[in-house]
Amino acid sequence: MTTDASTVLIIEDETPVRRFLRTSLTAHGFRLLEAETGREGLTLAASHNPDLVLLDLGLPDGDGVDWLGQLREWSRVPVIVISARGREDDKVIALDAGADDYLTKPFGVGELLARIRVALRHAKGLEAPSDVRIDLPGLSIDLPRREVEVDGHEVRLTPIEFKILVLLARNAGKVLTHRQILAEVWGPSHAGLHHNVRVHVALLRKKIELDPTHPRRLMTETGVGYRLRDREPD
Amino acid sequence: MTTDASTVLIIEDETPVRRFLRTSLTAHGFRLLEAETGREGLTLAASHNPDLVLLDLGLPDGDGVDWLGQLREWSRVPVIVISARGREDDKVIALDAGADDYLTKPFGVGELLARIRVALRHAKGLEAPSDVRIDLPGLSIDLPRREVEVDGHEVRLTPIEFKILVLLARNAGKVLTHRQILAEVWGPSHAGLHHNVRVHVALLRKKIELDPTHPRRLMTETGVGYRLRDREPD
DNA sequence: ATCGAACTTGACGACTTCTTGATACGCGAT
DNA sequence: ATCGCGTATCAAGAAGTCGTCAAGTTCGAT
Repeated sequence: MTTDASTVLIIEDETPVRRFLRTSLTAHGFRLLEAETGREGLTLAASHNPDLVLLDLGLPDGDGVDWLGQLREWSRVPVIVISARGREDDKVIALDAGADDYLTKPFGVGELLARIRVALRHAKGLEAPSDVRIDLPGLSIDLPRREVEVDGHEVRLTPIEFKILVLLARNAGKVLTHRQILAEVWGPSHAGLHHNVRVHVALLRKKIELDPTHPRRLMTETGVGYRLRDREPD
Repeated sequence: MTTDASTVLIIEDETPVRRFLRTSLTAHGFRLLEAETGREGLTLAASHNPDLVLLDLGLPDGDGVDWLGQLREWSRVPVIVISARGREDDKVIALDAGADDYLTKPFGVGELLARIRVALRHAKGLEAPSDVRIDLPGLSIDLPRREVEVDGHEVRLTPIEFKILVLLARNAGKVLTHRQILAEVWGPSHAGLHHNVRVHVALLRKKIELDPTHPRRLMTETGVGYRLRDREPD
């Protein structure tokens, strides 16, 4: 297997910076995709599935962290944030939003390349099921579009319902405990929200089950958690 | 299973820096290991298997990059290098030697913690998929799916039954005492629950034995406890 | 300010799982 | 045989879990 050139998506509005990055990266054998806005960047990310994203925070169409958040809803591609903002808070926010690294302008090409190598090294280990969509019997999810189809027709899900469904679908067949669902959907600091999971699962079932009183997809494992079937029952 | 505190190994010779890190990290719920030399650090890493390593480059017994190289020969634990050297070359060398991140002193605690979170996030993905299933003659258990198959057909187990079976299966062939089963399944504070083990073993047998009155898998060791056969009897 | 969608919270019945105690069984020692 | 010990079985009730509804809250859009 030849080690194909990795594709890097640059999301950066300032033309000189972009040109500089383009020159440096192509010279080192990377294939490039370029976007000037967050929206454009997300679209490219969805369509071309790059191996790495370089994201500038100061974009014309909104804060880069917000775009990062959106990207992270469906993609685990390594993201290195490049920013003129050097404040510690900026870094913490971006890193917690899902960035894998944070470089403050100005930076050296050597360091950038080294950090790209680190990020790619990580990604290789993950061998992420680069999932733009998830397909299960009678159920398909388009992550970037946030669209869910059940038996052919589309279904509208609220943010929480969508998160729960994606989490279960990504682990289709496995049982996810209440604790896991809480942690992933509501974040690390969850107090007495146990009950919430049940309520939202019930709402979700109303939308994805033909007969919510007799679920055939989203099964409950009493005393443990929930499981989304990855194959038809016998 | 509670999400245990992560253990961080600090390899740093300067006492004040170490103390500073110790205070910051323990305050945020990390367990700590500390070493003043590279050799000591490697030993600790080998014996305690930390979740993350903070490595200073200026160590008394040789360059930190060399120690990093040695560590990388057998471990993939995330390593964040902390160094006073801010030169680009230093960063590139350390990152290419296997470091996952590089922080230049002085740095803020917030950024350090954020970068630790990033590193731990990465590590979680590539944890060794150890023992996802247990196979014994006529009996197979899929842990993440929580599925149990007996002679081909699936069997539904309650949480306690599942716990007991997994415990016995993990120690197939060995005898587990009542006390051990109680401790593992019901937790440390178990009073007069001795009888419970019997009841639940009986229930379990109904589900995994063809003839529960003459067990062929889940054997009673009178006066001691129970044992799950790891091979067919002759 | 008003409205609506989404989320949270509490209450209740239905259901599953667990515990408990009574009783029966098997087997070796007397 | 009979006793005693550890074990197995059963059924009833206790405890816990789940699904559902309805009322309340938050938040952004109008």
